[in-house]
This record gives sequence, structure tokens and C-alpha cells, in this order.
Amino acid sequence: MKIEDEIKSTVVLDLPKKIILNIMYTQHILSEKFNEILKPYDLSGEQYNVLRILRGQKGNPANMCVIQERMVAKTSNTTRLVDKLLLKELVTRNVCPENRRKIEVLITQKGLDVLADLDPKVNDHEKATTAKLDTTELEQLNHLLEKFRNQ
Amino acid sequence: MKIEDEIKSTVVLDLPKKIILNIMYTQHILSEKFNEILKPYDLSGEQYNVLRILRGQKGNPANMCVIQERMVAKTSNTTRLVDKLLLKELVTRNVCPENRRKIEVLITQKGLDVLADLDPKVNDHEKATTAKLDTTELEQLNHLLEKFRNQ
DNA sequence: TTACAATATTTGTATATACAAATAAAAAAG
DNA sequence: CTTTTTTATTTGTATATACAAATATTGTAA
Repeated sequence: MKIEDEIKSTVVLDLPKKIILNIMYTQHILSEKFNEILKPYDLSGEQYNVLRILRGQKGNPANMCVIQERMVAKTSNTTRLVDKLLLKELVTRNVCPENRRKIEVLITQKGLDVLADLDPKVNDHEKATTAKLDTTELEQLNHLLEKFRNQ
Repeated sequence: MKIEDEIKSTVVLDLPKKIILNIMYTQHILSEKFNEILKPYDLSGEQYNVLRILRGQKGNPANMCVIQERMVAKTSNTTRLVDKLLLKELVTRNVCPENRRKIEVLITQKGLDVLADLDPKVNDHEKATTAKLDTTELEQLNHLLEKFRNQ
């Protein structure tokens, strides 16, 4: 469906407005679908994002600010996200001995197990979501989004 | 910048993952920029969205459910958004006399004035944001996003 | 070495999001 | 005409987002 129909617009939209609405709307649909996958695991999209970053550290602890700069939504409140993961025992957190301002966050085995369980479901979902476009179109979309952002 | 660099990914991302992250990240950047424009007006993006929908009604009142189905983020809580706009006297709300389950929401002159003041700023921002792409590329991006969504 | 600046994180507050449950009115069914 | 179902909205709760202010530690300069 075209974006004008999705939002039942009563006025004509110019191309810049249409593009922006299209990106906003598509993202919203995407995260809604993704949240459905995460729901049985009692994880929010941002909590999942933190877990993925920690797994990517391959055993090295990550500071709060390292997590923050790697997040998709960089204005998220990392402290409170880590708090929630801590309660579920998916991460550990300790004060860094060399610099007591810093916090070392590590994913636990339980956290790794949850991610391993989610991996095939997430991959299937990502493949299904992008199935309407062929490889050329996906690369084109990727390129256009990056060009769009880079100013 | 490429999406892998924006999120400083330590692992290789396949094309579907990259596209999805790219959309999520681009949307996030977009709404951050847009919120900056709205901030002096003490409006959130969603509150602005509601005002735009009400102006599009051209004098006809809109019910809560009409507003909801026209919003970009359809899971927003329309009641509470309208509450905030009511406090700022940007809208009025009255029970519909024909069907007392329904609420008639109307934009006030003050609300229209705020939008009129914002219009040129929003248009300039939208033009500037999309300036990196020419018309053909914008139409391509639009088409790819709609094809991506339609499954 | 005391004062000041920079860095890393936490806390507070307001708003927004997601979703379930509650409420109320209208429409349909018996 | 009462009961049930549907529709429209509101309220409650938990989490997330945005951003400013507070706190604590480290680094630097007079």
C-alpha cells in the first residue's frame, strides 16, 4: 500500500514529505513485528540490542558509553536498560578496577543462551521481511538510505 | 557513513540485517532532527502529527479512532495526546451529540496559527533532509520502501 | 596539592509507547 | 424489553525515550 493510503492522507504530499513519512512508517511496522518475536522472551527491542552488542564483545566487557555509541537508538538510557537485563540475570555489571568511573558490563551464559535461541527466529524474520526485494533492490535501498543520511 | 560504522559493528552483517538496521537508524536520526524543530513550540512529534491530521479535516471534527488510524505510529495513545493538546488550547474536544461514545476533536485557531508558523520551517527541513538525492532517487527510494513493506 | 575541568555514569522528570483491562453507550439478538 | 455483543474511548501499568541535573572519579594546571 502507498504511504498516502496507509495514513489515509486528506492532503497531497510532496516527494520529500512522502519519503520521510515512508521511512518513519516503515520503521514503525518493522519494530512492531520485531517486538512480537521478542515478546515471549520478555525482552524489548533495545534490551535485545544491548545483548547483541555485548555478545559482539566476545568476552571483553563493555562500558556504558561503549554500549551507548553502538546502539541504534543512541539516546536510550543505557543504565536503566542494563538494570533490567541484570534483574533477568542476562548480564553482569562491575565497577572497572582501573577506572572506577567506568562500569564493565558482560553477557552471561544465560544471556548467550537466550540469544542463541532467538538467532534462527530473528534470521527467519529478517529474511521473510526482506523477501519482497531481490538482492539488487536490497543493495539499492541500502545505498539510497546511506546517501540520504549522509549530509 | 555506512550503517556498520554508525553502530560500530564488530560482526559482519548480512544484507537483510543491514537493510533493517539502516531503516531503523535512519528513522531515529530523522525524528531526532524533527524534534529539534518542534522543541521551541513545546510539541512532540506525535502531538504535531495529531495537529496535522486535525487541520486536514478542514473544519470537520475527528473522532479518536479516526485520528488513530491516520497516525504514523498507530499504537500511540490518542486520548493522552489530545489531553496534552487540550491543555495548550490547540484543540477542543466534545462528546458527539449523535453518538455519545464518540469524541469530536477540532483544531483551534491557536492550533492553526502554530502549524502556520511551523509550515515553512518544516518544509525547509524536509527539503534540506532530502537534498542529497535527486528526484529519480527519491522516487526510487519511495518505491523500494513501499515494495519492501507490501507483503 | 588544591582548584578546576573533563569524563563516566546515575538519577529525576516529563512524555511516549505498548498493551491489557475497564467503562460506557449503541446496536443486535432473543 | 431485557440480554448480549460490538464499538469508542479511557485508565492502569510497565517500559522506553529525551534531556537536564547531580554525583563521583580522574586528569590537568596554577
